[in-house]
Amino acid sequence: MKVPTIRFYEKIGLLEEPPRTASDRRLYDGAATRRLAFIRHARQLGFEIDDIRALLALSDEPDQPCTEVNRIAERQLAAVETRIAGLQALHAELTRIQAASCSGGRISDCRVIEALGNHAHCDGLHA
Amino acid sequence: MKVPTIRFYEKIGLLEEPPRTASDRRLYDGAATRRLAFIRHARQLGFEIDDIRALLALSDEPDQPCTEVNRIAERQLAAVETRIAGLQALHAELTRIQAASCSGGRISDCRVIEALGNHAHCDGLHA
DNA sequence: GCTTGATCCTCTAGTGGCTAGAGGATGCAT
DNA sequence: ATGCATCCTCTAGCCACTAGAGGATCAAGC
Repeated sequence: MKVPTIRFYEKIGLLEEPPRTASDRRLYDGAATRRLAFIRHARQLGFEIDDIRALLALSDEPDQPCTEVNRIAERQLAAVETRIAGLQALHAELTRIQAASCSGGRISDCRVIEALGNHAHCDGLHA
Repeated sequence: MKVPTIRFYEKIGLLEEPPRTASDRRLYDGAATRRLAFIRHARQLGFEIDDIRALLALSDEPDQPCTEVNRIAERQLAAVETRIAGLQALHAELTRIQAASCSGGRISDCRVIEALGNHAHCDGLHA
């Protein structure tokens, strides 16, 4: 995780401003480090900043039920599934286009260019 | 495809400025419309603007061989495959986290929050 | 002819999540 | 004492749009 990213999180209020040394350098204690690890992990899992903000706020209230936490995680799982499905449809069409590959031919006969221009072959992919 | 998007393509030089009516409205002929359809389709397939720019330039030179076209399409296919693989790893981990769902429990015992904070369980996913 | 509502026109600014770079100060090892 | 990595602040840039202001024009219905 790069330094400017941490600055960025601080700026948008995801991370508290840490105390400083005499020469103005930031000092992160164990809690701050854990919070940062939490954020990094959640980002790697594709959670949006706003979701992470909510999750952090929730994790600061240990006595609340974790209904909302589960809701956010479920939503994220569904979003990932949607994205995978979309990409797989994309993959299918790109493969179809590539299958008609015309290596060595001229562009005027190129099936790839033709397929990109002619939407008719895509059965409902982007309907 | 929204109007501002077309303006945007015009601004970045992906689309030529079309002729106008007396009252300054843009007039798109068949060729412009086909070009726009090409761009839209390529975007839906995830091609980046720069790739589309290259593809359009290539399609304007019908006598060139289509080696480069195939190269761009292959690169795009590989990129999609990489993204799918990444998302599937994500999906696996989110599912794992969700499996330990704790609906009704308190946040202090929440496995989701715990899993997000504790990276140790992820076997090499974000290594 | 007149109103109404949709569409178009130009323009600026904002989105998300960083990343890059300038220009300088500090810390740490040799 | 010197070199070099790292930190500091700040602005601006990335991608591919999207939103909205403030106005002009058009086509349809009455």
